[in-house]
Amino acid sequence: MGEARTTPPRRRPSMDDVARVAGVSKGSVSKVIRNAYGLSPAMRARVEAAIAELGYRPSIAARAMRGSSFSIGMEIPNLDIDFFTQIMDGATSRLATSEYQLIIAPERGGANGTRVLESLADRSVDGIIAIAPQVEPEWLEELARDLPIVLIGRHDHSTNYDTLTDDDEAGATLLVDHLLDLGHTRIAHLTVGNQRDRPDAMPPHSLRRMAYETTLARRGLEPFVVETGNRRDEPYRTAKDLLLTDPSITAIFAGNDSLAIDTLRAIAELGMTADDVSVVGYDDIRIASHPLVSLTSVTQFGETMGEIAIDLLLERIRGGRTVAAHRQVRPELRARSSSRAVRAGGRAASRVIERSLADRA
Amino acid sequence: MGEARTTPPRRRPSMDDVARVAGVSKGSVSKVIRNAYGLSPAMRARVEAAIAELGYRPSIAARAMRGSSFSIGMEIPNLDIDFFTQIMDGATSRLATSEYQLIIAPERGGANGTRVLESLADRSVDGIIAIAPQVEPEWLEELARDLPIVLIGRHDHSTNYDTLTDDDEAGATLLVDHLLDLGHTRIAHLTVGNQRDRPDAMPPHSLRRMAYETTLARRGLEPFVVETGNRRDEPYRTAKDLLLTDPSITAIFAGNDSLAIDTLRAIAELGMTADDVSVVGYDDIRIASHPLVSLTSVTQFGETMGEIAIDLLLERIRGGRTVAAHRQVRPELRARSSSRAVRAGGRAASRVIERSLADRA
DNA sequence: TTGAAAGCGATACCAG
DNA sequence: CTGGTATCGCTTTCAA
Repeated sequence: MGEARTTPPRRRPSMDDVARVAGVSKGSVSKVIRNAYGLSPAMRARVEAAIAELGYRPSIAARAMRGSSFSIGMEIPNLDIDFFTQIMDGATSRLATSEYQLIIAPERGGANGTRVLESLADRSVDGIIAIAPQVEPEWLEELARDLPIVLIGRHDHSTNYDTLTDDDEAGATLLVDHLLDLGHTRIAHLTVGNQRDRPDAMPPHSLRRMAYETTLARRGLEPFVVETGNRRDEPYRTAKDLLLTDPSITAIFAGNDSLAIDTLRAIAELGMTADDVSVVGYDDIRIASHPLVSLTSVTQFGETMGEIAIDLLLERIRGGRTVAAHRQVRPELRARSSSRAVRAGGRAASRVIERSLADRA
Repeated sequence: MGEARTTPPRRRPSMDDVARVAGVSKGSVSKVIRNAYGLSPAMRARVEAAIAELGYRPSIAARAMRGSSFSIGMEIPNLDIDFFTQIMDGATSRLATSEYQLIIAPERGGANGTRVLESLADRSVDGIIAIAPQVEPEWLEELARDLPIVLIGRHDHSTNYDTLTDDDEAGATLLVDHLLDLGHTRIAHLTVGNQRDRPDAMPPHSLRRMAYETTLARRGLEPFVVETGNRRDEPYRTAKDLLLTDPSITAIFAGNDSLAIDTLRAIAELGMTADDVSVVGYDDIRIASHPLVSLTSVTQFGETMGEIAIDLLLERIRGGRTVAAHRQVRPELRARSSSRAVRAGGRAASRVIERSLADRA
């Protein structure tokens, strides 16, 4: 006795159901949910009542076929870099009050930015935010002919897509000047070596590197650039090697905070401190301001960037803007205790280093 | 002279176009892209040639209306907590080789987990990963009747959705025992106070707290629980107050690493170190192992959890599993230098504290 | 202002 | 194994 079967499979109510219950046409229901012009208050009331009664929610998939998908794609190089998730955070917080949602597509240090962006386009997203994707400007220009795109980081001179950057040269100059002011003369630059990046795409790290070289040259100092890869602990190893190889270096300008954090790890593990080697980074990620880390950096306001990117997209999607916008954020120095005045006697802790060198043999 | 107009608007090729070019029916094209049974090699070859020729890519929106949307929804409490983005990282890396993509829906410390999950369902996602959402078990049970769901964190006894947890009691016990072994007897517990959580939903922080109380009680020690909110610097303030209020406390068990990091900030800013107050956290976020932080924690393998969650989902989506799975990860202690043997004379740095107290007046 | 009907681009069933 | 056709749930003309 009793009902052994499970409840019958319920179907989500469709627009047809709403129309039937309200005794109106599908078209009118559509107008109501889109808040479109040309319908009487009475009609709106009836429809809204039916919607409430049925608990109707429109299918985004169906809407996407004709109109908007209410989703925005975000290409992101990597999810374990705090700066990137900060941008994501800003973007989602800006979307929180809208019907839009974010589809994330990590590039995974990987080959094909093209493929990633295409897969977003396949989902008929209403717009794309791309954080320094590995794609040709021409290709992006083409894609942007029928899809709003905001490129974050690269300083492309695009005509179809928007760009959002910070003034990387200014930022890097702030940092190098800061180190020079502290009396450093042997300043190394740790950066990512990426053969895939075309020089004319003006990726951030190239600009920072150029500014570094220029600023040093202006004071007649020799640049010392070290490139590293982006596999898990490659930056750490490179930093360690750098420190062991050249004891004359008293300061390291890391191309971003992630590299800087790894550099600080190397320094700490060699038994050194900021008194021995100063470190500055770029991005001002969240942990940088923690007293135990206290990393000098330059902020480009990651979360704000995420918000601006959304705003730029919505201007095109809702506002109908068609001319490309190129927004630039002014970076600000955040001087902290990872950078200190150069010490008279040079580096200490040479015992540690020698021990370390012995270990390697 | 010359063409002033822009190139004509190109339409994405549709399945009809492919069928036409290949000289076959739409249905056959569909079979090819779905890798379905029952078509000759010759047919496949023709179709694939046409696909390549046209650069055809199926529309996900259209596919979503009949079959699969190839997207997975991820409800996440907050994007600025490293542990959560670690899970996300694991999930996306598992999806990297598939056609699936992640749609993220942050709950934003917010009211309505229900609304967030519904908005994912509206997008006809093929499955949902929900990280400790603020929803009633019954409601989730209902939603899970026609949508694969993996709940991370909460230890619900569900019949329709899967759960993925770590053994929070075991983890917390590891930590408290660790502190006891170091000789601490005045151990406070800093946790989040969330009225919205129903006790029978067994959220992680409740279990950790219970284990903390039990373990102390077993040694005849008094528990000391402090609750804090999740607004920006609330945890930091609470930790500072705690330190200033009760100088007898020599160790703090923070309910997660985010709270622990904030506690370390408070400690550092009060001029104290791990010699004065030991701190342990939970989750083992990435920065915890950095030598400058060196936070003792318990790992529940965040990235792995993200991967497992995807696997569970795919088992249901592709494999057709229908019975609920309840997977539990065994947590492991990561003892580091933020926790140290209790000092004979109790806390030092009392001068600093007194100064701080004076400042507050 | 409202309703009817034609698509959007795929999937799935049913003949042949 | 292949082709034709109904269908998914919505948007968008076009008449009335």
